[in-house]
Amino acid sequence: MERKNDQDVIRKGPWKAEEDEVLINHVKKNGPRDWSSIQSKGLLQRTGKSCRLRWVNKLRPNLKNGSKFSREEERLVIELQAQFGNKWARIATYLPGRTDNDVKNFWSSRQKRLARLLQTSATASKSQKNKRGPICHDLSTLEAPKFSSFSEGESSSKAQSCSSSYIDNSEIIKMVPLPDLVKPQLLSNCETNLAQQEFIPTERYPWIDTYTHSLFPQVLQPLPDLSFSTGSQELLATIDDTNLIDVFGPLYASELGIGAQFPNGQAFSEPVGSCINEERVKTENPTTPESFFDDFPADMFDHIEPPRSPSNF
DNA sequence: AAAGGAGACAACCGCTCTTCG
DNA sequence: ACGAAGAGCGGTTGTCTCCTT
Repeated sequence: MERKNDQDVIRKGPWKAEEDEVLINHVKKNGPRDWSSIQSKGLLQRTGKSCRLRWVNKLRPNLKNGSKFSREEERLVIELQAQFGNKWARIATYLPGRTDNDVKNFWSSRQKRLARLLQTSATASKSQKNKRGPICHDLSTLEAPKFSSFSEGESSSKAQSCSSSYIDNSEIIKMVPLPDLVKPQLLSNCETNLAQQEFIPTERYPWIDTYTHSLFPQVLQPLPDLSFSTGSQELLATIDDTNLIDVFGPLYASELGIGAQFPNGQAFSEPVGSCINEERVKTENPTTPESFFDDFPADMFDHIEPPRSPSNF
């Protein structure tokens, strides 16, 4: 083998500050383009591809490097992912200062947590079946309802793109797209308001979150005000099955209706399972398409035991 | 204090799309 | 119209840090 000289060796791995400096200077002179010329001119022993990635993900101005996703950003990603699928670059355009890589990483982490939760819950339900009954009946067969908004030929790929790559193949668990749920006006809202980092007013679209969380159809809508009341905190402290809270943290706990409040300020203290009552959903949330529940197996909720009331904890 | 697990992040790889000669 | 090169995108992997046991 002929040994290449050092000039030809392509560097990989973490970037040094000097390399960043060279890259920044290149962009100052030429703009964010001609990436491959950086290598061909011998400025850096990096591929043009690598240079572009470095610029886009780390060096570009106005990036929110190092800061965690805010709750609003999280919810926006969740909703946009449901609408667009795994189009991270597109989703990132709705999140100022965030890159497609950021969004992708955030989503991956979230999927891992979800997968873990489902696994934990399934395990717990098996081991505790004889004690208190299942937490969620046979999670391995829990499949999201089908939506018809994807055009023919598009649905399969979209459905695939919405599924988690982190979930074991043996489990039929699909992330549910948010097809017609994010209405055009919603997205135009986003586009016009993002400059001010304004978030979608969920009270105007109460059905959004219901669908966003349709992976857990028994879960109530997440709530704008996610702070816990004193009573709720006490309640959380006494819950003996803390898997959900442990895994998902306060945000997800609140999404699960624990210690949360309705937008109108009404405290949520009803059993989680009660929200899956079809009639109730129809009457209390008339904007929810009935077909959502129609697509579930008729006996899907038969085995879900209503949670104990707080007084029984 | 040490080990292991989980989360966050950075970067690479392969594929597709776009542009240009 | 076609092919090559550049650019963009999504999936995946590796590494580091923090937390829990």
